Parts: sequence; structure tokens; C-alpha cells
Amino acid sequence: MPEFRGLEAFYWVARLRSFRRAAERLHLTQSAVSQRLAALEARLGARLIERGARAVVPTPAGRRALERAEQLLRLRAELLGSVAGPEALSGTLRLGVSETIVHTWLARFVERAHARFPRVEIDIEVDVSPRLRQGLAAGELDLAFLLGPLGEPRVLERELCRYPLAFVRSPRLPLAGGGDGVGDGVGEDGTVPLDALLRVPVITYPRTTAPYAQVEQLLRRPELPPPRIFGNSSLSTIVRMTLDRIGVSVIPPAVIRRELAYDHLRLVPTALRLPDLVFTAAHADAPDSPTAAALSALAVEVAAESGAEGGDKGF
Amino acid sequence: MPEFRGLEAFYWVARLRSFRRAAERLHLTQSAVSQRLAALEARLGARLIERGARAVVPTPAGRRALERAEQLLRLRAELLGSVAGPEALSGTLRLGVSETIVHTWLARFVERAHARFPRVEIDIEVDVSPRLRQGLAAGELDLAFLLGPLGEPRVLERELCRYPLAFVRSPRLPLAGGGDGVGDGVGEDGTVPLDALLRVPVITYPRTTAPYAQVEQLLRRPELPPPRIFGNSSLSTIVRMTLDRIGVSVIPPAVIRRELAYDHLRLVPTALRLPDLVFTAAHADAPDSPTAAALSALAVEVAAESGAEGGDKGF
DNA sequence: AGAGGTTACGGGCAGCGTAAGGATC
DNA sequence: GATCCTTACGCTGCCCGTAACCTCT
Repeated sequence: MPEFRGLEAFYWVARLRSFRRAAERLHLTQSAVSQRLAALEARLGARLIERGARAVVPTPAGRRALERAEQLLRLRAELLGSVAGPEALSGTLRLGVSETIVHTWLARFVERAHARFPRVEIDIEVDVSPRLRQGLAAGELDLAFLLGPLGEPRVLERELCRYPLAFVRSPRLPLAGGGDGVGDGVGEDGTVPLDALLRVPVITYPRTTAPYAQVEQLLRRPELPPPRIFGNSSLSTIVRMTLDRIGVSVIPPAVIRRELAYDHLRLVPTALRLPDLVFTAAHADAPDSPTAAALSALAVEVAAESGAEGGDKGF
Repeated sequence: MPEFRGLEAFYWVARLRSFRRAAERLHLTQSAVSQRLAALEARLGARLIERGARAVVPTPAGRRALERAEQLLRLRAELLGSVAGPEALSGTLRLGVSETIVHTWLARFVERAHARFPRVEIDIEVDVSPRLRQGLAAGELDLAFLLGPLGEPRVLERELCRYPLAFVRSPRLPLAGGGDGVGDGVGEDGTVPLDALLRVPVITYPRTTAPYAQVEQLLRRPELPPPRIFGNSSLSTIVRMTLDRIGVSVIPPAVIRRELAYDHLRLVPTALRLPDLVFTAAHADAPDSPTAAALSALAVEVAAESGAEGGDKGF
């Protein structure tokens, strides 16, 4: 009688259409996956996966089996969820995190996760959201906290937190406005006008991301000189550059609470508005892996708590 | 993550309310079942079975888990059935057989079973139907061919064959009738009357079985002397005793085709009618064990083939 | 040549059976 | 004392990883 091992291998090979990726997903070597599947096929006396050049695809029998296999894995996860304590979740979870989250509540999340699920190891990979999205799709990540929403099929998403974006500058960076000599570029209404912001570089998230596009759209006006936007994939570097007065940055105030408190950085008052950054926890809607679902739920909790203190500061 | 091993152990312990019986069902030692369940509980971090004195019963968590476990086992069996070849069925099946079947088509069945399911071993236990029924209920037998129908819940039954019962005698056993000296006790209408049959012992199935009761009910008349009925649990012995002219026997002609052909035994023409013996294949409606279901279906085939030659001989 | 799957081989450990150890009637 | 489950222990065999091999582009 077949055991779950073989079914898991079969399911992921069939779904990812690759032994190699299935092996990564299962934290195994390619060889082990091959052996598991071979053993399953031997037991069933039927070939389930057609291995051709450029084609790893289920046979007709494999397609029939795939439905059942998915149900089986899902049912096992349900059983685990319905009767098991948090101790039951074990293994390694590959978590992809947007750097913004690193600077806000990731540490608290890791701490809480370890406390509640002591048998789960977390491998953290920090990257920009588009790459996290790819990793998720390729099955190289089990869970990701990234800029959402993705709106993809086969992916379960939960909203984590919303961060307003703000213009930030060093107190020692002068913003020469069109008006008098207040020295801060502040106009009559107490806000910094657009043309003052266009005189300095704007530092923000890298070119591949949504915020970059939004910033560009906001600042580029036909009648005004084009903005100079520095995209940077490292949030720490953006902060460093802002402290060094390279320019004004567009980031969520939540990530620089300390610098704001010590007045190393200040929010630039402006009428310009950018959409909030919405972060979501996303994981593949996999029939197994209750771990990803559980940690996703935990992340929602942690983000809500942290959001209360860090979310709507400023303005 | 739990494997099927543990779920199987849990399911059968919960259902049979006994580690010992679950072990028998799974062809394991009691110790192994205990270990499997302990491992499962450890993985889940929850106790599933309450081991009390005189009470092996699922905990609340166990009850929740039991539904899923049953679904899982059933689904696995379905998967096996939907994609696997006959080679896939393997293991040992404990088959209980009524002796009547032994004398008709059991040999053919075993042969066919071995040919179609080469990896299935069959342990045959011959006994009377009531005891087979017990064995089935206790989980000591996986499949039984017995006098049906049982009409029990949790048991799947298929009709196999119907055998008419007949009175049988040795040609050398005189049946003195009430009439003249034909010497065979045959009356004017060519049948042997009841009172002639009551002068000799009647040999048939043992006291605990349905046919015995039916024979007794048929022969016992207030106005006539009570019948002498010899119940015997060995069909071979019944035949032997009939050949030895101990009396007339009531058995299906199908089991003595050879003796009838050689005129070692003859059917007694009589107006008395007994209900047919209906044999069924019965197996527990277990969520696992597709083997029992497959062999049950095979038995229906074999019985149908054999029934054509042996079923409606006589009269 | 290199990417991807299979096969060969050795080692670690899961899980089995035997047997001894409670617990409860 | 008998029955039933648990625990201890040694051993077998499964299954994984390493590495060599095969095949196709």
C-alpha cells in the first residue's frame, strides 16, 4: 500500500512539472524524489508521470491519480489542523520577505513564530516583491510577505498592513522653495510645492517595483523638469542616503520611526499623495503545508499589533 | 507529518476498540500498533485514544480525527482502484469459507485469484457460517463466503450462488414406503412420501445453521414421529455417512456431482421443498482493503461460471 | 557541455518483533 | 492470575544522499 511519501512526490512533480523543483519544494534531493515516485509507480503497477525530453507530464492514469492525491494531501492537512496542537507543525519554512517588513515587524514575527511553533525552522530570504512573487510561483518559497495584492490563482493572500508613503528628508537638507527664505521650502499653506521637490534627487524602491512607478507618475509633469529618481533595492541604503542628504526619499515613515524620533529625519509636508503600500502574506494554495497557512495567520496578528504603533504615524 | 501507517493503526484501534484486534486486522503485533499510535499522537501533539481499564475509546480530538482518517483510507483505496493494475493488490487476505463452497468452486476461485492477483496470498479458514460471521465481525477475517444474507450494517455483501437442497440417498439404502414393494418407497405419483423419509435418519448441516432449522421445521409434524436429524459440521462426513447408508442426507446436489454421475448416490424424488441455500461474499465495509472488494467481485464471476454447470442439476 | 532524470551504493534510522514490565479486573 | 497495553532492546530493511551515468538539446 502506498504511503504519503510517494503521493507527495507524485503530486509536486506533476504540478511543478519538474523533479528538480519538486525536490526543492519537499526539501529533498532530486534523486530521492525520483526514487519515491518510482516506488509508487511500482506499487501501483502503473506509470504516472511521462518523462520525455522537455516534458515531465502526467500520464492518463496519472491525471486520474492526481485528483485523489491532491484530496489526500489536503485532507491530511485538515486533519492536522483540526486536532493537532501548535507543536505538531514542524519542518523548515522558506519565507520571502520584503525589506520594508524587515524594518518594521519581522523580528517580532520571528520571535512569536518560534514561541508558538517551536518545531518550525524559518529560512528567511529578503528580496524585492517581484522576485518574491517569482519564487513563490516556482515553489522555491513557501510563504512571502510582499507588496500585494497579487491576485493570482492558486495563491492564498491575506492583507497584513498598509503603510502610507511619505517624502522624507534630513533636517540638514535645504529645500529651496519658490517663496521666501524660510529655508525649508515651505510655501504659504505650510506645504512644500512640487517644484521644490524636483530640485533634489528622489530616492525610493527599485525600478522594478510598484512604488517606483507611482512616484514617477506623480512627479513627472510635462511643464516641469523631469524628476531624478534613484531606485534602490536596499531600504537601509535608502535611509543611509537620505541621512547623507543625497536627496529626498519616498518610503513609509513606519520604517524610520527611530530616525524620526531623534529628528535625524523629518517628514516633508506636501500636498502630494501616494497610494498606501499594501503588504500581504501570500502562499501557494498547496494541499499540504498547513505550516504556511498557520504562519500566514500569525503574521496577520503580528502586523495588526505592530501596525497600531507604527502604522499611522506622521501627518 | 503523519504517514498512513499511524492513521491505519489509529483507525482500527478506534473502530475495533482494541489494540489486540487492530493488530490482527493489520497483520501486526500488538506492540507495533501501540508504537504506531504513540508515534502518531506524538506527531500531532494530541492524545487520540483514551486507554482506560476496560475502555479503549477515542478522545474528543480522536473523534474529530476519526472522520478524516476514514476518508483518507477510503480515498487511498479509491486511488488504488482507479489507477492500479491487478498487480498492485498485495498482502495476505484471510478468507473464511463455508464447506459447501469448498466442494463446489473454491479451487477454481483460488486458482483464478492467484492468476489475476499474483501478489495476494490467501489464508483459507473453513468453518460453518455462523462462526465465519463472528470472525468477520471481529475483524479476524477479511472476506467470507457463507450462507447469507447477513443483512448487517458495515458489511458489504454480494450474492454468489443459489443451491437447491435435495434429499440424497445411497442406491443401496432401501426406503420402505407406505405403498407396495417397489422397494424404493416411491408412491403412486413417483415421489417418496414424508413418512418414508422419517423412518431413516436425516443427515445435514449442523445444529447451529439455518438449513438444520429448515429441515427440522419441514419434517417435524405433530401427527408423525419426530425426525432423527444428524447435524454434522463436515460436509465430507455427511457424504461419507450417506454413502455408508447411515441415512438420507439433505445437501445441495452441487456438492456431489461426481457421486451422482457414478450413481454412488441418488436424489430422492419428493414433493418436499426447502428454500435454496444462498451463498454470499461478505466483507467489512472497511475504508482500506481494496483486496477484499476485488476478490469479492472475482468470486461473483467464478460462482456464476460454476453455477451454470453445477447449480441446477437434479429434479 | 550542461541541464535534468536515473541508477548504484553505502549508511543511518525508523519501525518491527521479542520479551519483559505495569495496570486493572 | 489473566488480560491488555506499554516499554526496552536488538535487528532488519527502507529510504535518503552522494556520485556516477545516461539522454537530450
